Amino acid sequence: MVDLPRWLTDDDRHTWLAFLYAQTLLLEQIEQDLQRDAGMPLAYYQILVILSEHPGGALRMSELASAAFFSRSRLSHAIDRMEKSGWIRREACPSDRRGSIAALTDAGRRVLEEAAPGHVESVRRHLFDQLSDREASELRDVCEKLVRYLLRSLNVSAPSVLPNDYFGVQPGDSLNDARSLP
Amino acid sequence: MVDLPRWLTDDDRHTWLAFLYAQTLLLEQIEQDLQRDAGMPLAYYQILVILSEHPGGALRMSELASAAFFSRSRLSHAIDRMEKSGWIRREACPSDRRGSIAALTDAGRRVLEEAAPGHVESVRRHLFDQLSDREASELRDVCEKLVRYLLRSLNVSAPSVLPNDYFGVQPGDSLNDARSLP
DNA sequence: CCGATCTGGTTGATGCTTCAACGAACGTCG
DNA sequence: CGACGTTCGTTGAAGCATCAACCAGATCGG
Repeated sequence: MVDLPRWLTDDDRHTWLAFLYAQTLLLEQIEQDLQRDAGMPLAYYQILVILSEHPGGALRMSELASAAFFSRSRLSHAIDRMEKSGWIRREACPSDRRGSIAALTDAGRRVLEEAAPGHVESVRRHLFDQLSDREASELRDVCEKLVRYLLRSLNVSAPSVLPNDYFGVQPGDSLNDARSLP
Repeated sequence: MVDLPRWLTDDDRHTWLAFLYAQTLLLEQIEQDLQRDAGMPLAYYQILVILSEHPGGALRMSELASAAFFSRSRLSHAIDRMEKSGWIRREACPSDRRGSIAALTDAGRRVLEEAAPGHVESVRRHLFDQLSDREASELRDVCEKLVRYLLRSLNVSAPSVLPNDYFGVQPGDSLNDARSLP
């Protein structure tokens, strides 16, 4: 006995394609801008941001990985390259001899400060300039709902460092305002 | 004289992060399901879908590239690998001796038919089961608006094969209903 | 017809990600 | 203590994407 596949409705199919294409094209555009202006992919920018927002500009590898939604392996390779660029320095962890700490260097902080204005401008132009306030807020609500679900479904354990407070379980939670580099 | 950078408002920053994380986590989840169940990345699945929806299951490389939002180079490499898997066959183009045509093989069609039900189920579970009808339709509207803008901004020329009719310039355009594999 | 230019597609090098495997340090429990 | 399972981080290989260079065929202007 065979389960007949249940296709999507036309509406849902169009929604899915619209999401897929919007996501593809928007990220492509923003990545291109960032690559051209700052010579780094968005993922690396995010690493720099997370470190810069953390007191001391340093974080255990595994905390950094979960804050950025990176696998340990991906992070390890990425930090390799950023270390070669001089943006990050690895330090030993005093409390756990297995551990390793990624610390922002002065060069890393500088490169982030130089990249940030252009990147913010790019996000504004390609995303927020195209949407009304109402649309932006609808987009936010939908995305936050998805993130809450996906964090439960995918990981089981939510990251403990950064976006923890953004997408807390209880819908009424107060939001974190880490107000530094975007 | 220095332009002070104009940061995003807190609202916009949260919206951007929500979008970024939702997109990352959702795609990661769906890609994982597809990779596990069908042994292919989402991008390759999309290629197979586009071909299967085209009469004859064949398309010029450059049309295929623009329909899938691939660069020529990316497509060429991808078709290399799919040809090795036996899913696609390259044919000469009769009308233009430079040209090359990618044609779905029987094995390619079979692998797509086997992959589709699981993939559709994955999209349904991770996306539509999490949203109300109202939320899905808000998401669609926002994404279609972004796609229309991005097609204009990025490419200048919209793809001529598939999603042409989905995201036409005039908001009132009739939507294409290529009703086959999702 | 001929040279200049443009388009379609491929290629190779390089960059980033994933996957599987691993060693070293930690924690626990007999 | 000592064996066991677990966590931390790294590594190498393989998969996929991007970038720049390139050739062959088409196209256009004299």
